[in-house]
Amino acid sequence: MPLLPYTCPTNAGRAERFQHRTDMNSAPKLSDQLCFAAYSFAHALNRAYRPLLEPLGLTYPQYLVMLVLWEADGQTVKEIGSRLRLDSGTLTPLLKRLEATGYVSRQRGSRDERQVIVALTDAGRALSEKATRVPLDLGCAMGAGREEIADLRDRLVALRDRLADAGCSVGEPET
Amino acid sequence: MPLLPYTCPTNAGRAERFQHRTDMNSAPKLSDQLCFAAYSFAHALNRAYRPLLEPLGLTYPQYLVMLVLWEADGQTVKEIGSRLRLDSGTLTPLLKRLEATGYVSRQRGSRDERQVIVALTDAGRALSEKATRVPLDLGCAMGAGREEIADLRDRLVALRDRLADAGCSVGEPET
DNA sequence: CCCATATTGATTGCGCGCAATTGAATTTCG
DNA sequence: CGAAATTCAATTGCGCGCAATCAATATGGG
Repeated sequence: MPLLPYTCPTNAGRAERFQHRTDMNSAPKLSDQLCFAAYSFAHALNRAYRPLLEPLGLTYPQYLVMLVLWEADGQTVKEIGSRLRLDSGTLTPLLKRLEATGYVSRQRGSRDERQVIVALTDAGRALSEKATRVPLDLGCAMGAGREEIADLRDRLVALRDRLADAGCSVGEPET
Repeated sequence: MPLLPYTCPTNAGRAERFQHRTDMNSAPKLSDQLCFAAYSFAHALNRAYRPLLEPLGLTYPQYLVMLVLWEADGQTVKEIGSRLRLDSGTLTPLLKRLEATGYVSRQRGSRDERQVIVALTDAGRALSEKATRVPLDLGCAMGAGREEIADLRDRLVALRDRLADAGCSVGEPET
């Protein structure tokens, strides 16, 4: 039994439903692909954020970590990673850079010596004020209404979660 | 005069339209942000593509380059970059890896010695067959209908292009 | 209590992405 | 024609992302 209702046991047979090009016999076209749209949109966002975050001394991923900590101070690397869907291989050096900049502190937990508690410094807390303006400027730049943005966000999150759940079964032979 | 109708000369005054959180005085929330949704969706796509492309010996950005070449063989680095919105700093090493794998050839143009023509090898052309299946499997994994995917794609592309156009003016002082 | 197992974060290696610079070839214009 | 400006690809440096591996700590069963 498939893990998902969306899994296609007979890919060849039902492929037409997901065919986004006119010529069935040629390679898929770049412009037709949702994947490339998402890929290039994400990079465009990163480029748009860069000049806004640079005065704050943050990169975009660092800004995401700060968002997480502004919501709840004093989280473990694991907790931050599960919120952002990043692992320690990405977070450890990133957090060290945030520590070097002076926005967070890192110390081993006393109850469990395996985990590292990441906490905001005064400078890190204070940064929250300046950062408030950032997403507003971006909203302006995109020129999309509040409800359109919310709708798009919800669709993306839904697809992301379905992809993540399906991830382990996609491409595997259907036993 | 602003370059765009979407530029906000008085950010503070019109900010409410782009406020996606209930508490106006606290930092923006991660879960409210379209930006994080796009960011995490793009990474989820990359993770989903990886096991499908690995048997073909491609990474996702390399797959995008192959898509471009399958559409039109024999393009310059500049042309490929403008389609994918990548620069030579990213493409040059990537193309060298594709050349090492044996999917493309790179040679200086005879008419203009500055440019490098990237062409498919026989192996690169042949790969198109196997790659046809990849986006179909992904469509299955996402479990979204043809029209929903097309709609989402168009919205993302529209926002991306608006962001790219606005990029140069966002965050600048309004003289 | 002791050992097998699991969890947590750090480390290494590789491939992007992008800013900034360089060098060579070409175009523009005086 | 020839100098200056422009274009194109390559290079360098840095910061992610992620797979794979490792060491230290915690936990549960015998």
